[in-house]
Amino acid sequence: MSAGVNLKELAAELKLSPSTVSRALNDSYEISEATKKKVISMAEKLNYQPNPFARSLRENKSKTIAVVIPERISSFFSKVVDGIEEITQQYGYHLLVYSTHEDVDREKKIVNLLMNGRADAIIMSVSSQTSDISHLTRLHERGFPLVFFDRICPDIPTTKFITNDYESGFEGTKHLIQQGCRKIAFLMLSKELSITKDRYRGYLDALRQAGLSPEPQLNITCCQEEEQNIEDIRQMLLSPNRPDGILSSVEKLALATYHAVKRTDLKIPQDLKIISFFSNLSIASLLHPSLTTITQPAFSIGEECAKLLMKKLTKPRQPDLPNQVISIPSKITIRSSTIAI
Amino acid sequence: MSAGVNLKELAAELKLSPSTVSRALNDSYEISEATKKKVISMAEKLNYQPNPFARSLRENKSKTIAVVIPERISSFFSKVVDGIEEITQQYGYHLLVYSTHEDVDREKKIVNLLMNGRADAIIMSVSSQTSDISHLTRLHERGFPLVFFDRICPDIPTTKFITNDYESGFEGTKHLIQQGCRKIAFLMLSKELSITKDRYRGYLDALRQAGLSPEPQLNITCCQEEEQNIEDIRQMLLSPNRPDGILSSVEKLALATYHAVKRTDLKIPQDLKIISFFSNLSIASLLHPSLTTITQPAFSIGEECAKLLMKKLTKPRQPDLPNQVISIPSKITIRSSTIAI
DNA sequence: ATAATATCTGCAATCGTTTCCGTATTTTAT
DNA sequence: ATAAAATACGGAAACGATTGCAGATATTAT
Repeated sequence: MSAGVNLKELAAELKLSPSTVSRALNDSYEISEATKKKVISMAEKLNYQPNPFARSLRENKSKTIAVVIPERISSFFSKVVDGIEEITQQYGYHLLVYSTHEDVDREKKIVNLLMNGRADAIIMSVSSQTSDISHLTRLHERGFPLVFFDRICPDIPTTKFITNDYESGFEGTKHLIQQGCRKIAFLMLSKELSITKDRYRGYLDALRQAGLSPEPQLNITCCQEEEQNIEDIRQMLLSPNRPDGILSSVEKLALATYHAVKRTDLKIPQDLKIISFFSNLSIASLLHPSLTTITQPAFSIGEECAKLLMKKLTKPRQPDLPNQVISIPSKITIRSSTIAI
Repeated sequence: MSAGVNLKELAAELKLSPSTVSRALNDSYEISEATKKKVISMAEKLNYQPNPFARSLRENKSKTIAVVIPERISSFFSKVVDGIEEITQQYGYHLLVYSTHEDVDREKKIVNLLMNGRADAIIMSVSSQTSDISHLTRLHERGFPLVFFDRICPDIPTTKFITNDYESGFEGTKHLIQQGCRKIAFLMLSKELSITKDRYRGYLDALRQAGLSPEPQLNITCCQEEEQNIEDIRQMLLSPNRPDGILSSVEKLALATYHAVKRTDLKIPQDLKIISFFSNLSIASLLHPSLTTITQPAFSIGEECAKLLMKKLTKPRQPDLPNQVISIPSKITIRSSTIAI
């Protein structure tokens, strides 16, 4: 199939033993410079490519990282994966990318498949459905290197990378209040999610600090159907108790809100102000009116995950991944959607 | 590392030989039902997971497909990969995903890395810089299964999946003409790209049919810097010879156009109509005004690529991938950006 | 009763590397 | 001059699975 020669054939061609050739190619001190040169040039001439599986079998590592994300069509997750690839590629590592489609059953299948060692580590963000995390604890307890980002499992003692969710939720809400909002809704993906909880705490504290009280009917949990989300939001906007501000903790719900508003007589920002966690900056400024955003450092998060793993996997005797949460701050960009009139 | 037992240990536990256990697990006719049952239940109990590298080494296949795309932050490519994953995952295949970032040098590195057999096949869309395709012909000549989609290499005799680029370019242009446009600009990624050529032919033929003549200064080729693209488009819009219609053959240039228009006094669709190849439908209808789109069947394209490959790779003696171009039609959705006033 | 066949299982080679040994030759030390 | 150490290489075992071949037992046929 793949036409190249193998080590034995290369050795035969050179009239050397496979072990010598292997050592020469791996720049072993046991081999003279002269033969190293010969071996290398012949290897190039015959286009020798070491078989990755033989090597993986022998070395018990695959030079592969698995990345598990909830969805691919998302500028946030795409940028994180770009950041991961930027680093891992420098180390010659490959990336297996899996999407759970926000489905915890698929997540479990994927994680269980990965237990056989096909990848040397996993970088993941859990699905919005994930509440039972036994598949993940099992993985971690077996000593499998596991790093979380964004949607993390706080109970699993490993390294997690997030943005400053609490502060961002707090500041975002505070901004709405400063712009005159008094009834602020909170849009989320799922109550179970770590990011939801942290951002919600920030939201609550900001309300409290301003002497406002949270109202349960101003919390909307997202479902998988975009149309359903739009309708749910529209219903809220049409209710007598409608909000005058919205903090969306997810990009897709901000878009759903714009759709919902189009179906009402309300105007942003006159009747309703909105701020959202949002990664697609080019789009944010094109929305009408342009959207005030909390931008997570997606690319950096990916890079940091990968840097940590590369250190652990490529240096000889590294300690376990420390149990800590590393936060990289988001940036709030104020645009028209929250301007006080 | 990964705690599981291996075949030998499992066999020892069962007081059987590794070969019997292997056969039992692979449901060989040579093994009695009784022992099969025993083996399987013990395998589950000890959580036996076959080592993928040992198996790959032996069988000379990896159950892995490599997907090479020009960029990750793109709803089109994300959907294609989703489509691929939908199929491959049913067959137990894994996906290595690489982004070239529209850089032909990175593309070459990736392709060369893949030649060692880490993946059983490649599904790819070439970078906008790719004109020398020697790295790809070499791969194909070695018998490596290779499938192209969207941005294809016409000269490599393998199967390619595209949308009806010519017709879509033709129909899109015709639509603009019907809405009253007389000076229609064409926005593209690179002149070398197969999709550019086909869509451009459609554009030219539609102009010709309407008795309009193409003007070279109304063609804009995209660069990698978004800001530069916006400025280039703005310059065109400010020129005395400015277009009254735009056919954008790429999503990102439609967005750049919206940005550029915001920096002028022009109004869409009054002063300028625009239609674009575009995959992010949710965004298209939120743009202001909403964007008339030519939507490629991204998910289906991914599925079809994967179905073809799965057939070739999992059935015993399959022929080579036939040299043909399979076209799956796009769909034009008319929105406000091309409405005649 | 003996041969032939069917049924089940084990031995050992194989895939392509890496690496622990061992060994032959050369260099350095005493 | 002889021992010790350094240098350069080859042989063979491993990694963990699959599978051709052969052997053992049980069943059936003659």
